Amino acid sequence: MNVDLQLEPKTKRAAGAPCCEPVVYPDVDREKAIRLADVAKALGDPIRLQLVDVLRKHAGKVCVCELVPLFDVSQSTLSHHLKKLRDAGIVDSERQGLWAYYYVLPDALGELHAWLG
Amino acid sequence: MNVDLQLEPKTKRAAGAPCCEPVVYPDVDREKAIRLADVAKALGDPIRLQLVDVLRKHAGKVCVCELVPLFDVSQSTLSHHLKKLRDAGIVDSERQGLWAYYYVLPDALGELHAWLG
DNA sequence: GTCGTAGTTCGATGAACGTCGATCTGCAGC
DNA sequence: GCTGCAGATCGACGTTCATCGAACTACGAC
Repeated sequence: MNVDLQLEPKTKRAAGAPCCEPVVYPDVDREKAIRLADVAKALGDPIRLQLVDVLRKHAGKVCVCELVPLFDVSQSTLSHHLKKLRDAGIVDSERQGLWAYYYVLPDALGELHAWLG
Repeated sequence: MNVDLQLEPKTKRAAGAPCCEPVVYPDVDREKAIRLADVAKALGDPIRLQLVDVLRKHAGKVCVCELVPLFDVSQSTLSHHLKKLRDAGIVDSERQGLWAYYYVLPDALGELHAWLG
């Protein structure tokens, strides 16, 4: 790891030249950054974060009809949030008759957790 | 932890009654969900995520002039992203003469990491 | 003082977001 | 067939976002 701290840019440099040579580079490439950011963005709403929390803690499939009364938004809004989580690959759903059951996909949050670690 | 999986709502219930009793509840309260979602939202952009990645891996203060050439956006856009990260409490900055140095605040990501764990 | 430079803030623009009510789609029961 | 319900999708609305160039601020050099 680079430990050059507080690299002081040279004064008196050629006009137009960058103020200092770049010595830091991202460890995460663009594609991985997009993947991680997509997951983070999906978690970037309190309702969606609590939805994921409920589904994870429950460790199983949960009926949408159980989720709706937990939040102070309309059913269509909740469905929209669930779709966002599905599109981000965090949860998936399964229909059984009239009811739909949601569950967290295993290791969907693993990469983000690892990066934060 | 609640392990009632696939709770089947009763058919033939009283009209107007909820389809099934709620048996799941969020483990994360509203305030914590807002805090976590704010951090996640700040990380929900590839540029900001890579910025945080660079600052963390560097383990010290990094001059803005080193960050600008790493990304394909204007300097004002990068400054805007850095402000978002500052507002989210993830990074902070320090001015020294003409230059500004950014660094990740210790444990700014700890709560999110712990929740994901 | 003036001049140039690093970085922030401002203003505008187009895209994405969160929310709602209304509508549509399937399925169960009759 | 028809009716009623669970859930998804649609359309609209106001808000927030990412981006840019331009203006501004603060500092060093002279």
